[in-house]
Amino acid sequence: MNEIFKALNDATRREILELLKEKDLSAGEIADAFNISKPSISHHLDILKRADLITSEKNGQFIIYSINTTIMEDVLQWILTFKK
Amino acid sequence: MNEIFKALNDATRREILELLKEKDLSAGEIADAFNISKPSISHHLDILKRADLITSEKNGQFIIYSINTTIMEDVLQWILTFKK
DNA sequence: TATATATTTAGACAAATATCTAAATACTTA
DNA sequence: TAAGTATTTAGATATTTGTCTAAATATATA
Repeated sequence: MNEIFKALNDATRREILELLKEKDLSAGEIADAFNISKPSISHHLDILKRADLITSEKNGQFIIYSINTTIMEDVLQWILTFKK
Repeated sequence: MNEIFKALNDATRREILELLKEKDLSAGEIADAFNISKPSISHHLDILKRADLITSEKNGQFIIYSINTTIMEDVLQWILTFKK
């Protein structure tokens, strides 16, 4: 849970997730969507990956990132314990 | 959203929410549940309050804290946008 | 094989964060 | 009103975090 909340605690990373919600993207395509250096985006991707919120797959020269929505289920369950 | 995720990004604060889920507690009672100084707990309570995740009410000498579950709804909705 | 492209790793740095102790504020009660 | 209890505010400090540039790694292609 710690890793997940840590990963979600950053606006850039949450936006990355919203981009990946639409479709898989390469690291470069993700970086192009922000005014942040590629190394910084790479670092954000690493944090999201450690939290298991995204997965990556090498495709030739590119590394394609995908969202892993099943992890969101954990957050969902935690939140639901407060409902009611 | 930023304030909420920031507030949730700390194990101590998440535990405070779990305590308040059970029942309202004074600042001192909350502090007693942790091996952390009262000023530090006071600081955590302040962050939770700024995120609107808890409310406080003065009762004589004491300040009683309560959880505000309606805010959790915002997180819930955000999470749900990822559930395909 | 040499060059270009895609991405990450390394290392540095400023800003944010969690914690502490000491002091201040607010309320209660003898 | 003086003393005690509850809580916060102030100020300091060590750690974590987000960012950068420069360099390294990996793949593609001329």
